[in-house]
Amino acid sequence: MSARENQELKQVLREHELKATSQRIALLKLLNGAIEHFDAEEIYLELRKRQKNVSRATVYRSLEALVDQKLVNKLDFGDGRMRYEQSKGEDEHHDHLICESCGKVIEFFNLEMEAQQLSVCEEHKFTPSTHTMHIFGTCITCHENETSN
Amino acid sequence: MSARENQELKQVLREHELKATSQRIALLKLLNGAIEHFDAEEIYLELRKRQKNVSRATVYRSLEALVDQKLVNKLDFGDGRMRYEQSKGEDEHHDHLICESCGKVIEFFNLEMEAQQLSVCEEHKFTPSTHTMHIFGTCITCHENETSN
DNA sequence: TGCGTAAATGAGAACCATTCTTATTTTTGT
DNA sequence: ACAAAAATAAGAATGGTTCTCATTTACGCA
Repeated sequence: MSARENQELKQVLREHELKATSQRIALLKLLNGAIEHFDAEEIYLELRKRQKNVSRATVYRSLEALVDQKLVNKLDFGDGRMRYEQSKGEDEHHDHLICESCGKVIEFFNLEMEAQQLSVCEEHKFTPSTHTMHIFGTCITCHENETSN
Repeated sequence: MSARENQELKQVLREHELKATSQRIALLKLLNGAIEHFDAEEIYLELRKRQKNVSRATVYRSLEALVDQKLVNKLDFGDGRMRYEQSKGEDEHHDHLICESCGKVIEFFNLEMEAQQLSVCEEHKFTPSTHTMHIFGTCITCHENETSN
């Protein structure tokens, strides 16, 4: 199963004009299907744990290359380090709810909100390229715990 | 005119349980009425230019105190340094359009968008505290320059 | 299938915004 | 004006990220 996945990821990298190094394949494999949003250090440690000898510099450089190719999204939750998530394609844009208690990240998409954004841009004669919408607060689990005390 | 402004700012600081040091007053005076969104280094340099002997550490600590008291807003445009703007009160919340060419920041407020955010939170049983909505792109001036070439 | 070249990597130094440390100075209530 | 508590200055330390350069790897081509 791993052999096939490797071949597929190799193909994906080549289609994006990226050399298919073992480090990049391992990185994509890690992000592939992961629900979590990892930071660079977590990725570095996880790859090492998996017997993959990789350097921090390569983690950063590979992530940058993958982000450029839109295979990976780079997220800024404002706490001083970037998070990375597998990109599912441009048509799968979403925004984030971020729990300030447990760090959980919930993805959401709201068409009306996207429409309002375009309308705001039009008003200001602004040509949008990307946007970030992060709502910070408390998820249901943490909220119950905090209010029950 | 400066004497009166000084007295007023002193009063504002005291009302927020902050000691009225000359550094904090100078900082507030700088932000007061400024359209721009300064980063800490710009504030540090500008205060020095104005004959105010202030240290970087104090700029950061004062800004933190002012942000805690909601006299100043701290903005994260995702480029590795924070920006600060005078806060006009909780009722004056706004979001930002950020020009990737010239760095200009345009403030906006859209009621419908805020409503959609609440609706998203409800859907996910999420209790919001704050949010950030930044739209990156090109302002009209830069857009005209770029497309005319 | 092996070679050469351009690109990627590893290890750690460098960078840069921010925070911390400690001795000194300032503010403020009395 | 005085003492105690808080704030400041200067620079060291921190932490995430980027850079440097010597070594290794990928891959088009013979």
